[in-house]
Order: sequence, then structure tokens, then C-alpha cells
Amino acid sequence: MKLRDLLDQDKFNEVQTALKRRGFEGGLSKLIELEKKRVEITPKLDEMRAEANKLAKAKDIEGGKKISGELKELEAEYKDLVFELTKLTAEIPNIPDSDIPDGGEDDGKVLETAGYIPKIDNPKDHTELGKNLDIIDLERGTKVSGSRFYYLKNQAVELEFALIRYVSKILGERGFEFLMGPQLLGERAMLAGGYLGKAIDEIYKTQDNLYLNGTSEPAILAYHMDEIIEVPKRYAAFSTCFRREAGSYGKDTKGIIRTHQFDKVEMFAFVAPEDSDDMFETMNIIIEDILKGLEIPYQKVLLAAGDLGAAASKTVDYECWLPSQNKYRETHSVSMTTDWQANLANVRYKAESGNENVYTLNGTAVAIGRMIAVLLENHQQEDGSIKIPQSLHPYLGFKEISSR
RNA sequence: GGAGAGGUGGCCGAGUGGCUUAAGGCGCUGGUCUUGAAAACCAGUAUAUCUUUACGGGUAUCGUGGGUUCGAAUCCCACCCUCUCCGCCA
Repeated sequence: MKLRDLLDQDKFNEVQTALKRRGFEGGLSKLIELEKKRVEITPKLDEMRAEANKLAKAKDIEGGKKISGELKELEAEYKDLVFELTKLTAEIPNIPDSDIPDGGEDDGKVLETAGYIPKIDNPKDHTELGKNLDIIDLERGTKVSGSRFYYLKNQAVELEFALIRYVSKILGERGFEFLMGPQLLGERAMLAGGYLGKAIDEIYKTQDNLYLNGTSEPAILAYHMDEIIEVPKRYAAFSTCFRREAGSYGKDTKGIIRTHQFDKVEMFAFVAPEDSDDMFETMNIIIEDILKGLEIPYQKVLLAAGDLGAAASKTVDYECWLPSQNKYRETHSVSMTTDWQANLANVRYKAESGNENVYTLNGTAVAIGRMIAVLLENHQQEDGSIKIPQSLHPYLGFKEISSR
């Protein structure tokens, strides 16, 4: 969406109504007010500059002096306007897709349920399983770095590597290029990704003004920052992810479901707008392939408008069955971000009508911590051992994890 | 971290206050010539934004942000980045 389109009253009303669905009320009218002003003074400014240039060329010192004072004032005003506009623009979240439900966290719509829920009497949770098998050490993680940190050990570490290779194979076959990049990111990358607005409390910041990424998404987006690229481009990136988990006190304090640090393979795509729905579908299919291969029951949930991240217009969460909690828990998520991120990161492609912003999409391929928890719990046996699903056998030297 | 040198169009590179409308070269596109190609020659070749039915025209951009000046790629200040050497280091 372009700012100028909002100068049209009908369009403005439409956008404002749509944004209200996701709980965004203020800001928009202020933005329009400033934009109107900008559009008004731009030609004036250009004219005055043209005049000043003419005088300078003619070496008219008197006339030049006269105009340069006024010019400076107008330039200062213009600069303030642009600064304010940039700030406000970044605060406006993406417009929610008209297909998604109203409401908040509890109003997502279950689209599909797949897989068979395993029959386990008195299922142990992954914390207990991990401890008994000596593959997850939470106590020492806490000793060293505080709550929400953990060590993976032995077969759990191998399981991580196997999961990475397993999803990499699937992603490679789908034409994804692999990326590993910086995990400390500059301000512009984080801003463009949509992480410095409402979500800023989730992000660690260093004394060098670099931010620890909470996902590799902003690093991939910023890879093509200020570029005109060929579309489509598909990337799969591995990164460790850091999250402050501010405001989630008391939630998931046990185990490795919600931690300050975990590893993840992320999908990201730059596409032409007309191909974005297909790419969204592709990412969904990939996730479903991955989960089916791992023999994990899951449900697919279309998030409600009030539950979206700033950049997203539409998000589908995948929730895997967690036997110890007797419910589905989020492990994957796919988001359509339309041109929202590309607008801030200035990523364009050559369209027929000229250079246009690309559409971007992102989705989880595998978030290791949660996936290990889900695997351990769903594939636990009565004797406390873990049966490894067949799809991972090529990447592991064992077919089960047991306490010797 | 210390010392020095730098940052100019897609790339190389000239440019120490107005003759720059950023020279020249390379690359790329089109044309002439050719059976075809190469070479040669000719022409074109940034982005954003405003304006115009169109042709065209205006403005901004020489790492970023300020400053000096009628006028800045050029002078001043701050910051960022790159390279070389030294130190430290998986």
C-alpha cells in the first residue's frame, strides 16, 4: 500500500476500519494530515530550489541571499515532516486479510486436524523424559544463565542435527536456497522486520546498538535491503533465536517450550504479489510434510486479526499435540506480510508498471526446542524410551533413545 | 584497540568552490556493416519524486548526518563503513 492512496477518503476509511479489527485505533489520521502537508509543500520547495539554483548560477549574490533564508526554513520544515512520517509509518501495522476471523488470541479458527493422537497411559512430560534419558539438562541451564535456559545433551543434540538435515532436504527439493547470516542485527533490519514496534520488549539489545535476532526473518529480509531483485526468491536460514519473553512470567516455566534461546530453521520468500497466495500455500504444504514425516498429530489454526504480528496480514499457526498437557501447542507459523516489510526494507522487483515492492512471506520449517519436546512426548514408550520416527533414521545412528 | 589510507553511477576511475548537465573507460541495449559472428563506427544506458494527454521539464541523491557559502562531490565538524600495518584472537 502506498501512503498517497490514503489521501483518498474512501480508501482511508477502508484501511482504518480494517486496522480497527486488529486493535489499532490511533495514528492514521495524524499520518494523513502530515502526508497532505508534505504533498502540498513538495512542489513549493522544488520551485524555490529551482529559483535559488538559477540565482546561484547567475552569481546574483543579493538575490541568492534573500532566497536562501526562506529556503532553509522550508527545507527544515520538510525534513521534520519526513522524519515524523517515517516514524508513524513504521508504527502502522499491516492491514489484516479480509478472510481472517475477528477477535484475539482465543478466536483463531481451526482449519484442519491431522494425525493420530497416541494412546499413552500417564504420559511423562519432556522435562522428565529428557532428564531420565540424560539428554536435556534444565537445572544446569538455570545455574549458568538463569531461568528459561537449558542444555541439550547426547542424543538430543544429535536429534537437533538430524532435524536440521531432515528439513533441509525437504526445503532443498522445493528450491529453497540456504542462508546463515548475522544474528546480531542493526536497527534498520529489525525495524523493517516489524520487531521494534509493539514487540520491542521481546528483543535483546547490546551495548553496541545491535539487536539479537528473535528469528532469522529480519536477517533474510535485510539481505536484499535497498535492492531491486529478481523474483521469486526462496531462502531457508538457520539461526539461534533470542527472546526476552517479557510478560510471559509463569507461562511454560517448565521445560523447553518457552526459552530465551533456541535454534530454528526459517523459510522466507520474496515474490511478486500475484504469486504470494501460491507461496503461502507452498509453505503450508512444506510444514505439513515435515510434521507428517515426523508422525506428529497437529492442528492448523488461522489466527484472528487481534493476534497478528505487526508485519502480518494473515498467519496460520501449526499446533502439535503435547501429551503431557493434553492439548495442542504452537510449533510452527506461516505469515503473509504482503509489501509491509518490503516497503520498510525497500526491496523491489521490476514489474511491468515499473519498480514495485515485492511481497514477502515467512514460515517456520522447524523450531528445535519445541520440536524436540513434541517428539519426545509423542514417541515415548511405556519403558520411558523414545522411538525415533522413520523419516529421521537416515540422519541418526540410532532408532530409539533409552537409558542404557 | 593503535597508526595510516580511502568511500564518486552496474563496475573501474577523473574530479581541491561556479566551464560538471559528474570527464574517460568497461559492461549492457539498439543500430550500421557482415552469410553469421568478431572488430569498427553511431546512438542509448541510475534511482526517487513532482509536473505534463504526450514530448518534455523541475527537484533531490557523489558513505550518512550536520555546518560554512549566493553557490559544495570539492571546505569544516561528527558518525558509519572498507582497506593496509601493528596488537589480540576461534
